[in-house]
Amino acid sequence: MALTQLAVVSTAVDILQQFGLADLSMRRLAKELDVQVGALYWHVKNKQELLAQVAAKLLNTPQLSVNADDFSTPADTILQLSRRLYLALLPIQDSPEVIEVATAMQATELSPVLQLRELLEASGLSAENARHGQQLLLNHILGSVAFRQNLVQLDVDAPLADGFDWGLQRAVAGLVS
Amino acid sequence: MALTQLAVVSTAVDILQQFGLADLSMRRLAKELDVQVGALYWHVKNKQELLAQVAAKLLNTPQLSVNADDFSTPADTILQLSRRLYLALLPIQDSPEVIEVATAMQATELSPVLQLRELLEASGLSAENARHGQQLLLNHILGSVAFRQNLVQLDVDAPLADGFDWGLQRAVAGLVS
DNA sequence: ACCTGAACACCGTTCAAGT
DNA sequence: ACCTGAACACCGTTCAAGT
Repeated sequence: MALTQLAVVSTAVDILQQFGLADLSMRRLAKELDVQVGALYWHVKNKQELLAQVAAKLLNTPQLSVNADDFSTPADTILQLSRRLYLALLPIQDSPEVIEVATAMQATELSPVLQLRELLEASGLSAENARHGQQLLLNHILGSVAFRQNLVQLDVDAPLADGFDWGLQRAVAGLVS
Repeated sequence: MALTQLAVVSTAVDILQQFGLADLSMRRLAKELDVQVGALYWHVKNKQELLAQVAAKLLNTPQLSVNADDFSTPADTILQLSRRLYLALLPIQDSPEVIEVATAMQATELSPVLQLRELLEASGLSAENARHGQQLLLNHILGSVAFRQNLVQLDVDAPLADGFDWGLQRAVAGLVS
């Protein structure tokens, strides 16, 4: 396999899924690709940019989009998209950190996050308030995933009712009403 | 100054405030205290525990508590406490990460976070739902602080209306109503 | 009891030099 | 154009040995 940017990012995703962010080092990545560390820097600018591309690969998938026509109300569509995001990120170790790096750099577009804002605007919010609502929902999704993943790490047996969905419903109720 | 646990934690807080989490390494901390790295491990178990104590020192201050009697409604009291937390954490570089470590270990009690739950319960929520509401608000506070701090880092001039307060109001409205 | 010295096993990033 | 080899300046943690 030729060492391309795609190969670097894909292997990074693999390491993240299997071992978590702590094991996703440039050196470990190089080893996995049978290449010297410096070689990676020909294909990615630095680790931050790599993580942003990893985040994009995780989120920019058709699995993570909703069709507004499939739901009765805009609020329902927002709920469904939020739940899909939560459930998609939950099994990926340290995914919240990775997504935060990507949104912080705003170098890459994360389409489900964009869709969240569009749905809020479609439900009657101003462009500005839709942005703020997007922030509230994203904060809750990422924060809840991080909290849940920390519980697993501490061997606390995770209850099904982890409060994400209840909080989500109250937040959406507060946003569109 | 004798090397005590208090001295170690206090110096850690200083480094965090002045230079951020990236500079708060055990080695840097040892240098600041004119001591070898290994000496620190006599006073703190590891870096995680140190960060938890740093978080406690940051949050367990009388500045960050509210008197419910000072406000007309429970919702107002919750809003005020949330705003105080946000404003207190904002000037401290990378404070959300530090608080997250502390809450993840749940080794130390962070009193403003506890008070948030108490206020939610006082406003009529069940014990369980108060916990979930606490989670929603904490997610929004920490997420908004992290987002704002990332903007500063990228030299984007921060607008006064950063959306924290609007999102907070909608969340609280959704929670207690 | 408390600290030093030194090691172990790592990091991200850069860059001359090779092909 | 793409990669190697090697360096630079760091990490957290442990532990025999000193006082």
